[in-house]
Amino acid sequence: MAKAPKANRPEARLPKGFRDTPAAEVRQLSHMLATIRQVYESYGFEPLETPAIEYTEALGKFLPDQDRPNEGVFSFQDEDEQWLSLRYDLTAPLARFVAEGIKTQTLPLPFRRYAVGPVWRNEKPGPGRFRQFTQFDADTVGTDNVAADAEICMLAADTLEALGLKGKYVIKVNNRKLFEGIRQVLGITSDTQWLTAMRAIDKYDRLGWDGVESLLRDGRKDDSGDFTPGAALSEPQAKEILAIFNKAAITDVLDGTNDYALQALRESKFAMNSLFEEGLKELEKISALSMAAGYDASVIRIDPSVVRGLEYYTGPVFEAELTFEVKNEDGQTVRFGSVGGGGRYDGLVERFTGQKVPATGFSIGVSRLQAALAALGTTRQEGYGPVVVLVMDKDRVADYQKMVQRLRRPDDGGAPIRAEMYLGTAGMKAQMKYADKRHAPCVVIQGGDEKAKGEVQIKDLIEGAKASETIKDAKEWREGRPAQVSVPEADMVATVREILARHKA
RNA sequence: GCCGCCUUAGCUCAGUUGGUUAGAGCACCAGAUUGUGGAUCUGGGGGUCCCCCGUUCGAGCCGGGGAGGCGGUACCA
Repeated sequence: MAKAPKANRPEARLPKGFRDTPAAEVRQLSHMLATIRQVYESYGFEPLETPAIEYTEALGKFLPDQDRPNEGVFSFQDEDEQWLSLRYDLTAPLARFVAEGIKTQTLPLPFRRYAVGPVWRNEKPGPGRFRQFTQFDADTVGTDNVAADAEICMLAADTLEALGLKGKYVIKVNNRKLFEGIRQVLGITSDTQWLTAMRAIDKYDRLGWDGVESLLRDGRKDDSGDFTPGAALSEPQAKEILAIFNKAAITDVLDGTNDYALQALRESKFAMNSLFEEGLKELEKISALSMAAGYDASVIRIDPSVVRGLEYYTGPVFEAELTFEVKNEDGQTVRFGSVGGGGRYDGLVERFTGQKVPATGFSIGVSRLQAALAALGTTRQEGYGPVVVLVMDKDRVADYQKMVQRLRRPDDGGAPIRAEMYLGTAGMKAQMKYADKRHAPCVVIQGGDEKAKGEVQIKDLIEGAKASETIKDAKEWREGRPAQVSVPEADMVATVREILARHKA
């Protein structure tokens, strides 16, 4: 093969923000997805798959223009010059699907579906943030019943429990209507001012109330020296906002109820406002429903500091937050924070149909959750590789292939054993190294001597590794052949099975 | 997007005031060892010193620009 001139060779590399997933992680992931799916199914949600690509206008983002065709979403033009985009979440395609179903009158409402798959965002990747990641969503479309929202919260809680996170998470619940009520009472007319104020509140977790206050007022300079402009609210406005959140968003009240937070909201001056009151009633209902179903406030908690998608949600909003911390390999404390979220969005389908179609749902950030589970050590250890049958005599490949098949399909009807014949061309020592790297539990060896006796040698690599810790002399482990047995050919499968059983637990 | 730090072998890193052929440890490959992974010894393969331009007799080192990575911050459907 002619070598390409060195300068012309492409560099083997991945675009930034994308990654490959090795075997162990793929296995963990599919196990995790199966667990989530089971919970979603148990709530009666039905699976739905939609394509990765939609018309850009159907996704409800801006149309890309000549200057910035790919801001935020990956987009390109079809042959007919229509703009297409990779989906950036699973909710926008759902809205499109539902709108079509309503148009053709083929969709029974309420419609409840779950969906899982990769989504893409064309933005700067960061720690734990990629340009392709997986979401797992469940949504109920076509009802404004608060019970649907309460159930979404329970679903989120059950899912995290099923993943082994009992006591390590909380589903925080708030209501966008509270914010709208507060805004009306305070008489804030400027949208940008109000958006800035809400973003400030959202940063409470990280900055504390002092940080939030400076962002509500003049702005704040962070540690990197960057200045974040504030919302420029008046001092009384800022104080009133802080007062209510300060009081109601106390998250360490551990009496198991939401009474304190709800009472603080009820007693605030904003309770006079009809929107605020409506939001409060919905929160009370969600709290009552989840308490009645056995989820106390340590699991599903009313927390007025939750903000989330600003121009998107119209009622209750949810956030699934992990509450534990973990030290990374550098000894730094890592907090995973939010691993999912959702809420009520009554306006999404309306874009297509012109009629209001209320909907509520929840989305899990699968990759982030997986990283958290891995850090917790909750995930299963990586298993052993296949049994490797060595090729001692190249003329007898057919015999070795037969041995592998006997392991894969035992004629005693026992469970299949993962096995492979060495497919390279190297000598025995290299084959042993190969088996070691594959994490093979054992190897099967049959050279001329064994063949003559009708036997096979089976070497337990895991036992052998243990033995090597005490054996220091090369000759000793070589000649002593630790963890190696010679058995009649007929006993090969049974002997391998014994070794696998020994290392099972 | 903005701010800061970083980039030398597969990995972790040395590399003097600018000076010959750029090093170490680990990893990898091979041999010592009729047919045995993990010990020891010996040998070996690996480099666009991130890229480009400039200064200089001479640049891994100095200057300018760019890219990539990391951290923070902003945005986040």
